[in-house]
Amino acid sequence: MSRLQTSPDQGLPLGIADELKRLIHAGEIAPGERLNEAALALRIGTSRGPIREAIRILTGLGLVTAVRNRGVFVRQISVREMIEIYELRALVFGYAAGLATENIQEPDKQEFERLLTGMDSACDSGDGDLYYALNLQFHLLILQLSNNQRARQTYEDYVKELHLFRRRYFNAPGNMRRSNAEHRQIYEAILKGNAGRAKSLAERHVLSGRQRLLGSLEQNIQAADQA
Amino acid sequence: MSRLQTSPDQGLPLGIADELKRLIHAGEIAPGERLNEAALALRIGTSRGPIREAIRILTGLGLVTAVRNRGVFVRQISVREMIEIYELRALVFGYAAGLATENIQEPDKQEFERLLTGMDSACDSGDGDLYYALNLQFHLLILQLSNNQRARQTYEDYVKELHLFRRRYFNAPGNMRRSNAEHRQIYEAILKGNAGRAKSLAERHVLSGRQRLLGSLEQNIQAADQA
DNA sequence: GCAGTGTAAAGTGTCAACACTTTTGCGAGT
DNA sequence: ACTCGCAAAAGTGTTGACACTTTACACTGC
Repeated sequence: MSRLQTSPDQGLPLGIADELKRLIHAGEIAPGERLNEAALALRIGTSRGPIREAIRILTGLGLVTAVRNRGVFVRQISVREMIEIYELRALVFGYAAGLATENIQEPDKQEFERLLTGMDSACDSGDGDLYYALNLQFHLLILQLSNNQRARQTYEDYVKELHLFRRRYFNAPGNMRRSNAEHRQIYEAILKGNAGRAKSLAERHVLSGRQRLLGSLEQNIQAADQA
Repeated sequence: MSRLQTSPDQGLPLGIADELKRLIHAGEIAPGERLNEAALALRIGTSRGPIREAIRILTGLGLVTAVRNRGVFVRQISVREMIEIYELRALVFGYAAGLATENIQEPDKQEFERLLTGMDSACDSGDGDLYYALNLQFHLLILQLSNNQRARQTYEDYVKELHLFRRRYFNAPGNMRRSNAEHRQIYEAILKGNAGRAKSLAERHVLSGRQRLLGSLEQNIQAADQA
């Protein structure tokens, strides 16, 4: 009865943990919500043992917090934490952009062009989801070019973790355009081999994203106050 | 029979996980070694269930790697991984040192002085363990002054993770002196409020540490080849 | 003596039952 | 009507048993 097609077979708990991660990052289990062992066991089609082990993996990952005799809850991220994580994310992204100037090859340039024009057209058509996907690829490409696997993993973790903050943060079209303009600047600095400029532009790009998020957050709060 | 005094009671698996972490970081369980569930259960005085859950927490933390039907093994870190982690550690330390220029207060200055003179006398007496302890405090104080809790946590994790590389990396007295000279320079840059200089000195300090480690590593390899 | 094979031991994977804690909700007393 | 307390229900914590896989080892045949 198991619906675990992910991760062929590295062990049941590992597979369940992946499934739970997916559910959490997809927002099907909301931050603050409790994970019910029996219900999950029934849903996955196993007993509670493997479920508990999978949940422990998530606690190790910091995705959930456990409270004795009361269960585990999907982690909620405070504004302060969000700010701090963005700070580190900017740092890593800047680091990677600096190194990308040394490691970029011809095929990478074509990929950059493809992503940038793709994001432009996503702006035109107002397709936020597409923009988001391409934006992520753009960032990961730069991380890839850092030649530091660990940095890449860390960056991905930060992105996923920030998802826990507010799932849908609305991408206003204006924000998307400004964001992509910054992308172009970063790419050009990388092309020119200007590591210092690429680094500082990349850092500022992430911090600008944080500001945009904080801005839309404030708007939401005001809207909520009016209602 | 339980000898778990750590973490009063946040749940048995959590306590066991802490104990296992201690054992691993203290080197009592060597990298590459397998964790035997039954043996651990006997040792801690519980059944295998909680042990398994504790082990899953460690897999989530990345401290051990699980192989289906064969058990979990304490993670081994390759030279490449070590290099990559040092890179990120340097980044975070530099970031913190830059911010420390803004956040340092009078009591912190006294603490810095205490640590620096302490490390000097540790050099004189050739007390590597003492130097190591004070050195860690010095670094953590700077991380504290970054006012970024997450950065502090990340840095601590890096340090612990690097322990998995080679447990005893010998602190030659010469290395200790050079290292502490760098500490002084960093502190002085922080005192003067020169954020840029503090940042780059801090980054270079960590990377120098990496070079010192790589150097002593090479010596060990040569020594091993001779034998 | 050596390679290959089969079997026993060791160890992990899973499960169902039971113990304990927290929460919920009903009912009695004021 | 409101509060306090008790009891049932829901849920987590732990355990021992059993199934399956891997590993170690002795035995057989060459």
